[in-house]
Amino acid sequence: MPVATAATDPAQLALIYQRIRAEGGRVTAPKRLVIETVADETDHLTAEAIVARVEARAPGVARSTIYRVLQSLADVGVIEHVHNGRDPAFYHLHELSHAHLVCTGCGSIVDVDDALFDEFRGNAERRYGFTVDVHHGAIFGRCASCRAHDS
Amino acid sequence: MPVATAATDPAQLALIYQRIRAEGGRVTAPKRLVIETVADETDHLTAEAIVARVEARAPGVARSTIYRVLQSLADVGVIEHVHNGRDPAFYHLHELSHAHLVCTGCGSIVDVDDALFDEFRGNAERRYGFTVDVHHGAIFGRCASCRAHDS
DNA sequence: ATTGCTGCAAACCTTTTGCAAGAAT
DNA sequence: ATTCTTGCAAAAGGTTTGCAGCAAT
Repeated sequence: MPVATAATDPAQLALIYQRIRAEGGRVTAPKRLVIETVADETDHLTAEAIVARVEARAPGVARSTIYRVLQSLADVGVIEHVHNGRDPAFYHLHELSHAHLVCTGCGSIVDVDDALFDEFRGNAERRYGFTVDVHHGAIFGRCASCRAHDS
Repeated sequence: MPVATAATDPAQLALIYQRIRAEGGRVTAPKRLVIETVADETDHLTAEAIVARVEARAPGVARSTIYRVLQSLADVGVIEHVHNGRDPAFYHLHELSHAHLVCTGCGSIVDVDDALFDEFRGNAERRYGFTVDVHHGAIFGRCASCRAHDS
């Protein structure tokens, strides 16, 4: 089922629009469409998937416009994109940010709790002065199911 | 200075060639060139950088050949590629495998010790049945220097 | 009235692929 | 003699860009 997100709430949308305007941006039809799409659907949407869903909602928005909207929304901090390295990046609302484990076997994605990284992040900070952002890139590995099918 | 690797040792190269043949592959000039390039240079070489270095060593190798060589060497386990999500993937010898922290500010790469991930990997295994491969994808964050320059 | 945003089309960049000739085993 | 590989050229896939007109503020 599509996850019901707080962002589908009109009040939340209004907040997002405010944030865009506060940064000097304008609230346009394509931006509304992209935001609604990303807020409504379960996450892990690629740019291409967003293009398709926006096209379904309101035909005529240029593909390049969606890429630009995606970029400008990311600049403003409304959405985030996650690189998984094997497929194109996927996007989700900033408020739904979380880390991802991506299976190199089947491509399945496991959403994980940030607490899992606490010690690791502390170590990286201490030993390398590096502040890790576990949301920005996917973590790779093999899921239980794929491992079971390994010879 | 270029890191002196065990793989620049002729004996190591011979072992690598053996491994290729053992898998039914053939040891060709382009493969030698790529292997030597990846073994000699400091790591974090992108495919493009490898193309350039191979061209410098011995002009005439097709770009597509290098991509194919890179893939076949990865299949055989001689080299590995790491996705960093923002730039193209980079390659290094399998024996030099390690995890990477990539700064989203300046793109600098910190090579990190696997021990850093021990607890995290244990958690992922236990809670999600997911075997994490920390070498396959880079971990993002901000380095100390970039953080210092943040407002 | 500004000037940010859009659509269109073309460009880009990295990587992949088809194919016939060439080379490693 | 096999059949794995190569070079060339073209294609593909995802994303970016130039530009002139349009629209949000």
